[in-house]
Formats: sequence, C-alpha cells, structure tokens
Amino acid sequence: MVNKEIALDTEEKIWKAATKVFERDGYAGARMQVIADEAGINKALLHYYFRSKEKLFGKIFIEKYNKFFSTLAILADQDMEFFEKIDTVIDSYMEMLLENPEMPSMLINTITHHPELIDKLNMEGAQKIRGVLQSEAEKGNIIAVESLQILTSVVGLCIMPFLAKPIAMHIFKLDMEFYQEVLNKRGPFVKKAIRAILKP
Amino acid sequence: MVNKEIALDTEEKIWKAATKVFERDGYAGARMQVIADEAGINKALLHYYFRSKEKLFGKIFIEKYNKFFSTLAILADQDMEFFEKIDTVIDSYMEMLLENPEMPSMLINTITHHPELIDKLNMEGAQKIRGVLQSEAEKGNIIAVESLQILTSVVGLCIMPFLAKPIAMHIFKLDMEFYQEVLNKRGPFVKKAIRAILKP
DNA sequence: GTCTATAGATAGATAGAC
DNA sequence: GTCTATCTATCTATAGAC
Repeated sequence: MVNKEIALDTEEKIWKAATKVFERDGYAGARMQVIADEAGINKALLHYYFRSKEKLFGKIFIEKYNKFFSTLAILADQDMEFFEKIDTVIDSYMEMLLENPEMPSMLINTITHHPELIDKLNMEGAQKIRGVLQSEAEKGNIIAVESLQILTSVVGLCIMPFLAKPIAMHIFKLDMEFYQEVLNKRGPFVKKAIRAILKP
Repeated sequence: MVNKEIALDTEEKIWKAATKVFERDGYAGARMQVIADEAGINKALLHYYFRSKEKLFGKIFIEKYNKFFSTLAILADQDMEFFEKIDTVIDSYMEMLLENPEMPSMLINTITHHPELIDKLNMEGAQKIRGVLQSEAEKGNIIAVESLQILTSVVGLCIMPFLAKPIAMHIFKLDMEFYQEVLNKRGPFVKKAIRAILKP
C-alpha cells in the first residue's frame, strides 16, 4: 500500500499545481515545465500520470466546474419560496466567487477555445433554474421577460466586480481593503437589485 | 508616393489579420505564422512592421480599447439629464458589444496577463461616470451605495449575455436566431433594470 | 518592401536507467 | 514510480538576397 499512497500524493500535487498554473496562465499560456516545478516533481511524471497537457487540463476543468454546477442543481431542487431560492443561489455563487475569483473568466475562455469540453459539463442546475424562472413568470409573480434575460442578469451582477477587479482597482486607485469591502457587500446588493428588477 | 501607399496597405492588412487572430486565439494562443497567412503576406514582414509579437499585440490592444473608452468619456461630458446619460452609455455599450462581442473577455484576459498595458489605457470616461454617480447619490436622486456597485452592475448587465453566449446556447439548445433576439432586446431590458435598481 | 532560408530557443512528449 | 537525457516539432525572430 505504500506505493499507492505515494502515487496518490503525487497525483494530488500535480493536480493542485496544474490547477494553479492553468488558472493563472490559461491553457495556451501554461507550460508543463512550470507545472512540474510548482508540483516539485519532474516533467516526465506529468505525462506518466496524465498522458498529455490537453488531458490534464480537461480533467481538471471538468471536475472543477461540475462540482460547482452540481451545487446549483441541488439548490434548484430544494423546496423553498421563490425569492428564498434565488437568495440561496446568489449566496452560493458569491461564496464560490470569493474563493475562486478566476472561475468565470476561465470558463468563458475554455468554452471559447475548447468547445468540445462543453459536452462534458453537467448543466442540469442551470436548466432547472431556468424552468423555475419561466414558471414564476407564467404565474405573474415576476416580470414577463425571456428567462435568459434574468438568468444572465443574476450571473452578471454577481461576477462583474470579480472580473473587473484588476482594472477597477487601477482606474480608481483603490486599495485591496476597499475593494474587498465592495466584494463582501455584493451579495446583499445583488439580492436587492434582483428583487427590484423582477417586480412585475 | 507609390511605395508609401503600398506600405500603408500592408500595414493595414497585418493590423486586421492580427486583430482577428488575437481576438480569436488570445495572445498566448496566437501564432505569427497564422497572422501572416491571414494577411496574405510573409511572416518576416510582421517583424519588419511591428518588430515583435508583443509590440504588435500591445499596439492593437491599446488602439482598440482607447477608442472605445474615449467614446465613453465624451458621453459622460454631455449636458443631459441623469437617466438620459445612463441610457446613452448603455446604448453605446450595447452597440459596441453587438459589433465586438469578444472585447470584454479580451480586456479581462489581457489585463490579467499583461498588467503593464493597463497604464496605457485612458480611463477618463470611467472616472467621469463614477463622479456623476457619486454626485447623484449625494443629491438623493438614486440609492446611496458605493458607486462601484452601480458601475459594475451596468457593465455586468450589458456584457453577460455576450460572455455567456456559447455556453448558454449549448445548455439550452438555442439557435442563433433566438439568441440574437435576446441580445437585441438586452439594451431596453438593462435600461429598465437599472432604473429599478437605482430607485431610492 | 518583400521574400526565402534559417538561426536559436523552447515546447510537449518519450526512451530507458534505476 | 521517478528520474535524466533526448527526440521532434514548432515558435519567435533575424540574416541576407532581390
């Protein structure tokens, strides 16, 4: 069992190192040598464990995003009042963003450059939430617009301060503390904003 | 003058080709050979005109984004009622996005990987608009929140359907026509949404 | 200004010893 | 499983003929 434990440990080190480098540099910008250095192992071991750069990236990407999307699917299924459900989704989204601010841009970039990976994502959660929105609109509880307008509004309102962070901090000469405060207050702000938008 | 005309023409061909390839593949993913092919010229000519890949990218990036941001600066200076000004900014933003849907993700990516370029962007427009928001909030005409919350809301609401296009079309199995309609209706939707959000 | 040819560096991937 | 050494391909960039 000793060998297997060591193996798992190495695989984990590679996984963490590769995640970090891919997030920072993107797929095209990432270098296998850099990942190996970060993991404290040799370049050849990367290929021993994952065969190719593409496979390594694909596995990490799918695992990371499916974990997030499956959380959404669970939330959408819970038995709650509509706005409570929306709030829970926003809370979950903001929590994820605060821990992984690079996820939105990585998702967008990957789908653009590796469209084949899109099929491996489990998007039940998004479909369920869209269904909820459509049914609420039919009942007249919220404004009657295409549910995509609302869905993209929730997501856009949540992620924008994270996407804009580097550029906004620079333009307005803000320090990290100030910006962190903006991010911390974003959840409550978005909840209010969505209520205002959806009022029929 | 014949030589100069031919030179300008070649430079322009390179510019267009490079813009296309950088937008599609990103800086790290772009290849000088691909740009040369796209421009219908030889690879060596790229270096003759622009010295290096980095310089070529930097020049295109700065020109493209400063053109857009200077439009914003002009709008912010116009003598208009507040919501008329907001509407004009949204219209201008949506028009730009409909023609250049890749601009937001390219901006975000570039700032992340080439932070030195941030200093070459002229961000007067954004600063002016933030000033307008702050002064309106002080006057009590709109809700009293940090102006960054509003600024990122406007931008987030505008760009999200463009960022999400490939992934949303796939998840919900939408055709281009349907999605285009969503994009066309986005401007009016965002204007309403911002009014609802800002109401004190 | 424009081309061909190639230098020089570095990428991903593999062979083979241990 | 892990390493060193190396292959092969490909990248940016330049030299030099025209």
